[in-house]
Amino acid sequence: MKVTIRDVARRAGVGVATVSRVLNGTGYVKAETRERVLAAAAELGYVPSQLARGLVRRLSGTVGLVVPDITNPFFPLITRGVEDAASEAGYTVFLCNTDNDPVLEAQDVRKLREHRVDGIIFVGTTERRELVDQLLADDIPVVVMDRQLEHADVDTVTVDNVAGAQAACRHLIELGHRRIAHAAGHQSTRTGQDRCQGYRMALEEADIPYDPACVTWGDFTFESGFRVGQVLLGLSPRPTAVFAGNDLIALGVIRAAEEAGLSVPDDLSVVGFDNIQMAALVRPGLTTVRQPAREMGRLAMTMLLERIRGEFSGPGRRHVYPPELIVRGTTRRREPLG
Amino acid sequence: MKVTIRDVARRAGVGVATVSRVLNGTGYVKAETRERVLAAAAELGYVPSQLARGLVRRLSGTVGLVVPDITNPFFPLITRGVEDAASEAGYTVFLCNTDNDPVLEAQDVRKLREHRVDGIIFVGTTERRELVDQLLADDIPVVVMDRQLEHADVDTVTVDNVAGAQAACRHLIELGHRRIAHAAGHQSTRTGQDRCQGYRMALEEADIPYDPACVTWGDFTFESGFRVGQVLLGLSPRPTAVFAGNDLIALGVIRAAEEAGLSVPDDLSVVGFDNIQMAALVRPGLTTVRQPAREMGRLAMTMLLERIRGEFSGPGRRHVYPPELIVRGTTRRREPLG
DNA sequence: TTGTAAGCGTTATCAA
DNA sequence: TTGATAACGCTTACAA
Repeated sequence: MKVTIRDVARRAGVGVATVSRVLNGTGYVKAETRERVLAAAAELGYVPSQLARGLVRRLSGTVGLVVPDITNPFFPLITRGVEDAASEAGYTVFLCNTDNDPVLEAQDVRKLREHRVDGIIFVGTTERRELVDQLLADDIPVVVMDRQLEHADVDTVTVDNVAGAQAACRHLIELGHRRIAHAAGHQSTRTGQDRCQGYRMALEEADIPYDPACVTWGDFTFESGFRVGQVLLGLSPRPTAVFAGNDLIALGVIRAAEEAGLSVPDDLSVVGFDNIQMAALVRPGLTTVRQPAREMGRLAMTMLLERIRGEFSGPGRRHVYPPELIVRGTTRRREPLG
Repeated sequence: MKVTIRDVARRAGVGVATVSRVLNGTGYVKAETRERVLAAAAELGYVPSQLARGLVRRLSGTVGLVVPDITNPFFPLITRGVEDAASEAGYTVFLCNTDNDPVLEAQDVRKLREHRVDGIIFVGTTERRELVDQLLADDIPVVVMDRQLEHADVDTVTVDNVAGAQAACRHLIELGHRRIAHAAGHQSTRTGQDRCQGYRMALEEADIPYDPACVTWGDFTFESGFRVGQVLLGLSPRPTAVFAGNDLIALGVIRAAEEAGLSVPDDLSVVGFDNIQMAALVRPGLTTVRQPAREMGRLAMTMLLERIRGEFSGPGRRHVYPPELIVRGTTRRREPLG
């Protein structure tokens, strides 16, 4: 790690500026000189320093990706999409886990700023305006995913949660279910709220009266789904179907049903949201609403790059993907009352 | 992003060196001056540049984490462990996905070097000596996980794959199984080989003759497990138990069994390896061998830091974790032949 | 076409 | 205790 541009220049018998030019493809360089420089660089095993480069160019070639917890199966896919687009563009990504803790999040952002990231993608994380405002004030573009930050100047990429929830519930209704519960995720998140709203809209559409007892919430985890499931299944009359705030919750509800001696889908239909890998591998397969996570990650990174490069500088763009209902084995027609 | 140490110095009415001292806690500074500097920095919203700092200190405060595919459920846990230890130490981590492609891997490493990472953790990725040798030659410490790179100067953290496989197969044998197949992962990886060896050792121990037909391999995916499962179940006599190279393979084998009209565990017992989250959520729960992935990630990062800081500089350390058999629902006593 | 030199923002050495 | 000032490795006018 000791060979610098100066070494290359000396070896090639040229000035450092020339080396810089050929390595960056900027300005005119005689073909022969170019060859000589390239050869010298190769022989010396020269690896240019992005630290030095970033210092003068004021661009580090890095971006930050902030997620609550990479261990939650929904985030790796998004991460991968971001990574894909980033590496194609020659960018490298810093990964940060916040555990949804505002303090940790602030620390992470601070670190990212110290490293002079060219932009930050927040996914499924707290919607704190101040943090984002500061970033924007310093010309660090921000893209938000899986959360609806109502900020004039940040791009967001999300899925239409209302429509997705609605599609899920309509599916249940078409199967003859009328007593449909909602095992919701965090109601403090826009995502959680929207999915709840889609649920209510679908019921209303079908003239099914809304029963507040049928909606219980926790967070977006299996454990929470299990607990909420127990509550919901204790209702009387017992719901014949549950729309869950996400797949992990759905799996928890299913577990609660099993432990209560209920069969899914015979006694209870369940629909999730996200379509994580597990949804397809579990038996019976989980009926769910798919969001194209990897593609969404890729788009987020692409939009961020446009901002970084100044190719786009208008007001915040909202890209919302259409969700897609995937019917598998956890939903079935409601048997006429026996 | 424009306020520099000079601005802070001016504002506090001191020289830049003093600001640097208080910010880094190096050297003597009068308490009063310190306060003034801190205040100035806060008022200005000063964020020191790690690029500039790294340039002079020759330490970037970053490390690279190279995994095949973060989308594979085994890696997020390790990643999280690495992250945990990294952020505690004030380090930030670059994440790279190689898809096990040597070309991509080389590119990723190149990028990491350009960013002057202070060290790199490779997990479950190709065992290419040259790459590592170059890194080491330039004093960039390396830790390897989930692969056994027989390199004198790199630390490795792994689980005892032989012992784990052995424990899994012993469990099967104790349950009365004699015809046990192995749905192996990549045999080009040390991990795959070791698990196969543990399998053979367990058989030998129990005086069960080794039948090459009972061992088939592919890669470490669900799809591969499914295909391999089909092959294994076509054998005659049909195996009554399968030890899979990892959990994803195990799930694939189970799927193949189901499609063949076989019940797990009634007709076929299956054991996996890794204990990914899915193993506990699937029904019946997957019997498997646990490796403490998050903890392993944390240790890897800790060891890397020791090297970076020069707290340790001896020959490569090999830390191998003891595996732990977790018995769930996919294994059961072999019924006496009917 | 190519080289010289002035930064980029910090740290660290050396005087004061 | 503190302040100049010389690196750190690279890009980019500005000259030649």
